[in-house]
Amino acid sequence: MTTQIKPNKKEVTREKNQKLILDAAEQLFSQLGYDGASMSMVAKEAQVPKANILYYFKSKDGLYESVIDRIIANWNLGLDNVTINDDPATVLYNYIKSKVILAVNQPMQSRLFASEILRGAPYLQNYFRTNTRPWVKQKVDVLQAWMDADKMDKIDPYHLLFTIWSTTQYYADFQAEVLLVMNKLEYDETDVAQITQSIAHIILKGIGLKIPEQSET
Amino acid sequence: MTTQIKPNKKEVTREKNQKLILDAAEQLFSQLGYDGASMSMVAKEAQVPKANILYYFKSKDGLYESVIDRIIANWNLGLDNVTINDDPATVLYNYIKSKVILAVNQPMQSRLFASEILRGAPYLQNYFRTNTRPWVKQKVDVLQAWMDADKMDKIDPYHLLFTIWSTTQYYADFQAEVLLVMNKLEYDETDVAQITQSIAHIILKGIGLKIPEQSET
DNA sequence: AGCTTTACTGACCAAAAGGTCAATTACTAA
DNA sequence: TTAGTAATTGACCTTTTGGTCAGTAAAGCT
Repeated sequence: MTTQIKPNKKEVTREKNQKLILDAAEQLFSQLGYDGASMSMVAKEAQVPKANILYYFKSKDGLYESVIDRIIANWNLGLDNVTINDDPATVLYNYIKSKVILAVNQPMQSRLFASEILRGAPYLQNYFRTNTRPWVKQKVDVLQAWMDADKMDKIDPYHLLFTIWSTTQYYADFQAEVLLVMNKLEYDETDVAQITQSIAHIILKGIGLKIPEQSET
Repeated sequence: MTTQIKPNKKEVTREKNQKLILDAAEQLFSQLGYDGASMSMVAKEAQVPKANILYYFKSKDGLYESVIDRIIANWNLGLDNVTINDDPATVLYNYIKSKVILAVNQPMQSRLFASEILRGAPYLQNYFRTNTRPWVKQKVDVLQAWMDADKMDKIDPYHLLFTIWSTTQYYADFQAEVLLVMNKLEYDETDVAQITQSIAHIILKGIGLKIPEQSET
């Protein structure tokens, strides 16, 4: 028999319920913001008594923090293991592409982060300091090395990163505006390619690179 | 004597008070969002009885709408009177520059719009449909004409506009993140030029243009 | 001056917010 | 089986919310 380490019904149901609650909370917080979503709404959405949520998460703040923590845990900043020897065009193209795919297909998390940052990032400050900042520092170094080796134009690498983030996340965070301006109801299958192409063209060419030959993924 | 058309004390004080209230509301809504800011906070900030706000603006919704209306009234979408005969590089460079200046110096309004769009733009839908959409259409036509005349690269003009909007607004809406990542407390005098330079370099070169010689404003 | 009308606001209200708690219902381990 | 512990939740609490309203003050008009 497979050595089960205590099936432990309690833990199982707790984790099941917590997931239910976190899913509902994630959706509501990203849709309505921290203040816009209420505990009773989350309770109703998760089909769980409100007191149960408080029992698991102590407070609304606690719930919100757990939602953010869970997102961060599954968060991939991308651009892993990039080194000076990699080809800038390929690396950046793939980064842009993956960010566009994320923005179009999973806008909720991006929007939750956006509304958090809009409010001054009270819960994300620590994350930015301990995770994003070192991550950025490292990428900036690689970008700088590429520039020093004349592989690409010399521009402020921070602003280059901000440019990539802003252009890609825009399609998640400002989806409502994009769709209204383009007179669409939702993104269609061709949009990801369209958006990736446009952004990659501008940014890559803009820093002196060529869009790499594609390349199925 | 100057022909005064009724100094009318009533109207004067009403307008003065309304301005007080709208200023306070604009600040609080942009800082805390619609749900995060309460009527009593606005009242306290504006140093006016809460009932007075309700008297002027009927409801919280009414106040919020008035705040948005006032912003829109003073809103300049920029790129006015652009024609096919203008020089794309100059026009776009100036547009980017003006948007960066706005983002760095007046981030509040940008953030209010951002949080409004994040929530699905309930109050801005109409504005987008009746104002932004036609505005965009017109600019898109000019951009397209420039492309057809081989004055710049052929890319989707909508996405080009989104790129300009996203990169510039980013410094207002995501100011907290930018500052945390760059380890700064606030933007300094050199930042506007830095940011403008970086964005303009990427975008203009990215669409086959050269940054125009500057040019004091 | 006095009368009318509009502007204002303190006191109040119902609803909803986040949160507590005592009582009940599971589980688990002996 | 059962005692002990942890999980669960309905009822309840306080505070705050957006909003009303009746009474008062202040113009405006003749």
